[in-house]
Amino acid sequence: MSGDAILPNGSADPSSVGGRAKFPRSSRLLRHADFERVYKEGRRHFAAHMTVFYLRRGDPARLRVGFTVGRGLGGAVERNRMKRRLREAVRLYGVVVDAPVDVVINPKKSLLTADFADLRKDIKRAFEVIEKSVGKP
RNA sequence: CAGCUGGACCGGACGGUCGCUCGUCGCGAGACGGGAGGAAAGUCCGAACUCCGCAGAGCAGUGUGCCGGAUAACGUCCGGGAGGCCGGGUUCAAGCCCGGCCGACGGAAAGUGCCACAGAAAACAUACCGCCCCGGCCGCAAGGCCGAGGUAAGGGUGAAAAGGUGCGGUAAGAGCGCACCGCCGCCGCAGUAAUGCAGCGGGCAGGGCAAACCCCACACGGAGCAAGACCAAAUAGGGAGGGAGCCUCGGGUUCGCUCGGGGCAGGUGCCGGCUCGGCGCGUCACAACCUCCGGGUAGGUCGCUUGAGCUCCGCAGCAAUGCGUGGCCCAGAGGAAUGACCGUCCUGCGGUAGCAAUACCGCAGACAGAAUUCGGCUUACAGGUCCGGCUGCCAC
RNA sequence: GGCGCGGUACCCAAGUGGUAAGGGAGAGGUCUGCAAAACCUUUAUACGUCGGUUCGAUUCCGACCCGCGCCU
Repeated sequence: MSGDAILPNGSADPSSVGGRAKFPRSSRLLRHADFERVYKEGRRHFAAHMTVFYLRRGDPARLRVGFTVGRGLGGAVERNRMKRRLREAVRLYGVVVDAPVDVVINPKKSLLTADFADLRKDIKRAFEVIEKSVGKP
């Protein structure tokens, strides 16, 4: 447990520089075709509670993140919870990667019961890896 | 008070910081407000709505099936009645009475089919063992054997074998006779009806299965919001027109045109500001190319949430429910919002301290997530509240 | 979200209101120097779960559970 995880009364995390971390719809990956392209042409990064696919894109210089939670991972309640926890973790990390990258995160079943701080560390590490491998082509 | 059981309901509360989504306001930054369930689930029924189909009727098919009511409708709900199970009381017994629970329950004297095994016999009933009588033979006798009959009480088989109980009766028996119960027919009374009750007559017709085919009555067109409507890129393809002249003679004509002969003109696309030039095509026809039109994919918009709506009170009704007045607006996403973290409290369990009330610490708080919308059914569900029934214990 | 199919042994798979085929695999044997192939013999185990109808249900009816497909 590093000290920078969560402060007692829920104030902003150091990693989310600049105050309020948001995660609007424009930063989300929503189109079926986009998902397909990332799966087909993208690279992969494996973490404890998830698998991350990512692909450098052309023109619009924005990071976009999408989530896929399949039927095998549980009922609607559990799948919704996984998606919400992931979204919250990505939001709190802050969408600071500047490269035009599409990212798709596939959770594993352990994500449901994992500690939220661990989850945030997984996300942080994954985005660092992405930045390193894609940031300077 | 405890256990079992039937029904109704709640299913954590309040607050803080950050975020998501919809609405309203605002030029904008943003502000304010709304934001999962009783099952949102399974998709098992019924509707609304939309498109397609359709003269009418019938057949086929599917579903429903005691009676009455409720409802937009239903396979749902409410009330009632046959029937079944359990407990208690009563009777010699069958049975009857009381209470509780269950309750897919039309027709088997319209027809067809199926009832394995066992059993003598399983559906125009039969007679294996047995019981009884008569005749003959044997035997001192008890009785035995053979033959002709009577019988459906008893045994045995089976899920099921020509009503049940009791008394009488008989050679033995049998509705053979009687009483009660059951059954069939007729009639009466009560009830809207299912049905119940009473009377009279008949000793008694008759197996089961229709969640087998079927018959009868009633209902039903098919698909589903990924329905459907509108806008509409790129690419490919479709249609129409231009490209694709003028004059004259003759023939045909539905008077729009068309066919044939002769003469004249030299066109058009791209490159380019224009000319020259180059390249391609064309000169009577399926050209290149240009313009327009329609279908339609990706994508977008609508459908999309005010509705057989919720609720207070009053009235009608046993009830389901209906009527009236007033009040309320209560999620609308679309790779799919309703979340993350924290604090205080609540409930349960465990531990520590304490005689105890209690205090502190730790853990836990179910089933489950709207997807066009309603009415039901079914299934899942920690814990808790209220009302009723039965049993046991204690107190009065 | 809506609609439609199917669950029979370890696997494939027929079937019907009373007894559940068959094949492969497995086991044992023959053959062989040893195996494979071939041939012979063979055991045990199964009707997804729970109710209902029926004397009797894998079969008929209903409700659940699981798997698959189509519409985009």
